[in-house]
Amino acid sequence: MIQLFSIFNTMSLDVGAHLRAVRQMYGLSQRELAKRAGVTNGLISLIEQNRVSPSVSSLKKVLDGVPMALADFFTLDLALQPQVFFPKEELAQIGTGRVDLRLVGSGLAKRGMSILHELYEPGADTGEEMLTHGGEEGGVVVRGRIDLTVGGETRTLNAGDAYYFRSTLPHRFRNSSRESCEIVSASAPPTF
Amino acid sequence: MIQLFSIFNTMSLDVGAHLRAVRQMYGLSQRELAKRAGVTNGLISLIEQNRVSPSVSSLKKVLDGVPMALADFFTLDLALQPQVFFPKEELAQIGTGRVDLRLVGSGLAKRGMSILHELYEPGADTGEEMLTHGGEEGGVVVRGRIDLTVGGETRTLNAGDAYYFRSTLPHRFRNSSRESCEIVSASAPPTF
DNA sequence: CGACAATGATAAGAAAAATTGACACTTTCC
DNA sequence: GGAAAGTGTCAATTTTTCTTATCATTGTCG
Repeated sequence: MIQLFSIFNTMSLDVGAHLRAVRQMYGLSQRELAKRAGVTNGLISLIEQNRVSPSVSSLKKVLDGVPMALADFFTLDLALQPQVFFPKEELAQIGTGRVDLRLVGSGLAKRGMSILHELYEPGADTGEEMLTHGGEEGGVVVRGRIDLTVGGETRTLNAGDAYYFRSTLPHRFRNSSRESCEIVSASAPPTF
Repeated sequence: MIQLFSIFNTMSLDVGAHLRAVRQMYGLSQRELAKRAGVTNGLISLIEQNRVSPSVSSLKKVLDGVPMALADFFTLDLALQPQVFFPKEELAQIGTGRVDLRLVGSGLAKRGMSILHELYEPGADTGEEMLTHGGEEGGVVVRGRIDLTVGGETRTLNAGDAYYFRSTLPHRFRNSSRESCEIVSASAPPTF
């Protein structure tokens, strides 16, 4: 009796789709993974189509080729995969006034750093009171010109110039030019 | 070809022993679990002996009978199972002087309360300065007699008597009798 | 274009898992 | 004691998984 395996047999765990997702996540072809795992590509094809329910030992062998532990395989929630690509519209706008700050990945649960896309309009200024906070930060001027003061020393950075300093040092960004200035920066640990 | 399944095929995951442990943890017989899971007892026997490596769908069915999720099954670390039985010798001695305190489960990672086996020698006294700490505590006098002062009121408790109060109330234990007194107490959140 | 390599899918047979229906053993209960 | 119902195991059979070998499709390179 030929019977197609209902996806719902495994109740809310689609092993096939799951394996396929994992495999593609690692950029492997069925054959490539098969070779590493010591199984045949056919098996992987069948598993991914949910036409068989692999034995635990088979699944183990396959995952060893990735490599990935069984526990991780069953624990991994594909829906919870951290987002990788962030369309412009999805960047969280956190700036005020003439300084426009857009945070990359504001929705991520845990971030090791804050990456910002910053836009300083002509005259924009982070304020005479210097900024100080923990960690380190750095960035690159993408467009325009900016006056950056760090620890008493001021420099004018042009497009292509970059900076990196410990955030405990008092610092200030000011756009004294007549065109807007665009910067991409990062700070760790995350400020926002 | 008859071949016994090496436990090491599944590399550090002994599915059979694991299933058996889970089943016994829930107090189920092979047949009982089989009936709930909609499989045969034979299968469970074979799986537990590692004479077959169950298909994921089979294992899923079996675990549904427990019930337990696949992810939990593979994640569960049997070694980390909290200890249930504590031989007398394993109780941590934390008392001083004439008061002997022995803590149940001092090795447990997380405890919701402290359970103590207390022994007050004749004349033993927790001190004139009243004890105060957070949470609640209670206990039963198992042997002997003890004078317990709580919130200004003093009572003499004999074997079989018990107490329960909020630990914020100042309290004091004193054994004014000529025989030692034995108490089993509990406090939550754990003091020790 | 045409040869070539790589991809995923598939039918049929080999191998392993799962069921059936026993068996031996222990516990419970009258 | 002895029936009755419980336990886990096991050989034989059925069912499913897995391999082998092939196919169709796609993309690459000369």
